[in-house]
Amino acid sequence: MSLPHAILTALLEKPSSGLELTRRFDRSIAYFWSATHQQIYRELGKLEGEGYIRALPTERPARGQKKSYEVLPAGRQELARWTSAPQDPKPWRDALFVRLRAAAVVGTTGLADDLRRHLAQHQRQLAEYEEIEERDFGPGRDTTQDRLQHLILRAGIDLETFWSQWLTDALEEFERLPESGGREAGPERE
Amino acid sequence: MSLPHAILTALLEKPSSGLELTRRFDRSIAYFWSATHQQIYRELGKLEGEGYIRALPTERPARGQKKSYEVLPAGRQELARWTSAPQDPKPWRDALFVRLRAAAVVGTTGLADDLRRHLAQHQRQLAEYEEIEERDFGPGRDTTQDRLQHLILRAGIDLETFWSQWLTDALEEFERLPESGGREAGPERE
DNA sequence: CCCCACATGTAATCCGTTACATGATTAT
DNA sequence: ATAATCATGTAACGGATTACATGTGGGG
Repeated sequence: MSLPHAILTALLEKPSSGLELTRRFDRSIAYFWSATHQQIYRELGKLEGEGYIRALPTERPARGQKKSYEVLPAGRQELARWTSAPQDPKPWRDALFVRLRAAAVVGTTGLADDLRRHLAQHQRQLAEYEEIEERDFGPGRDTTQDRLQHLILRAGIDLETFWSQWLTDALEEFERLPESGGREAGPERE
Repeated sequence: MSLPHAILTALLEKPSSGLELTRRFDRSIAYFWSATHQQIYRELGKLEGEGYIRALPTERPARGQKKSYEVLPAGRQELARWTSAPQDPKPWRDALFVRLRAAAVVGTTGLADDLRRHLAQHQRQLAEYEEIEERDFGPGRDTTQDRLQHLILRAGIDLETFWSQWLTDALEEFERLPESGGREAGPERE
């Protein structure tokens, strides 16, 4: 249930139309919570129905016409409630590990190439984050908001660093492995 | 589309019934791809329909009767195909970062307590992984399968280490922050 | 005039989650 | 007998993804 709250946050930062929100998500929030324009329009409808946001009355609403939203007091209150309420962390899920486990049974053919591709992507993402850090969080940026957003960015940087390191290690390990086509059966250990 | 392939992998490791699969998932695969028994039964039905697995004919199938499955050649082939095919990494999504970003707008009240809770959980998980590493991947465990599964475990350890470190840093930062109730508006930077 | 980019949506499908239902086996 | 547990499912719902539909405004 994070998307509506991500939208409320974005709208509090700056009232926007659906497409503007989509673009702003792509530029910043999508780094930790991505959403397509379809999702966003649907949520905007719901949030309006629940009385958390309202369309700015300045523009007439119509299909193809821009429609901007702002957050109502009830929306801000709901966001504050959700932010402070305890939530358990979701267990991480990653298809790459499923593939690795599968490769232990059916063979590692072709996997190394894809690991290299992933490594390149994570390195690129890491470089992008570091660029943002230099540009947006240099000296003198020290408000509470700056510090919190910097914390999020640091998490991104550390995660991409983890991936780059782990994939490098994994590739090294792969080079020492016999490129087998898998095994038929064997004892299981869990 | 990882669940069916995780199931194929588990069944290749050892033919099992639905509930046995569920238990084995909980004990090992769920660390990187969790699934409930309902999901597993649904997927078993699909996989059987697609000709990737079949019920072992030894037991008559009926509600409440154990029914074991084994992987057919087509299933092994599909698993090998999927494992070697390129796949883009999914962007990470974490509600905690949404909450942090929201807190920058509506205030950090209550968040620190929950961060401490998360920290404790991640430290517990880290300890569990390290125990598994000592127990199952000591010296002398050196087959290809061991090495690949060890790589997965190392990823888990490194990720939990990241979380523990990041949450510690974040809590430290929180202590230096004025416990504000949020701000009304302000310039946005993305 | 026509095409394309902008903007807002609808529909279908899949996956995951939660709650519930039902049959078989075992212990008391 | 009956209650608890094992085992296999069904049903309903919600979020995410993908494909498609519709309308507006501007440039060539």
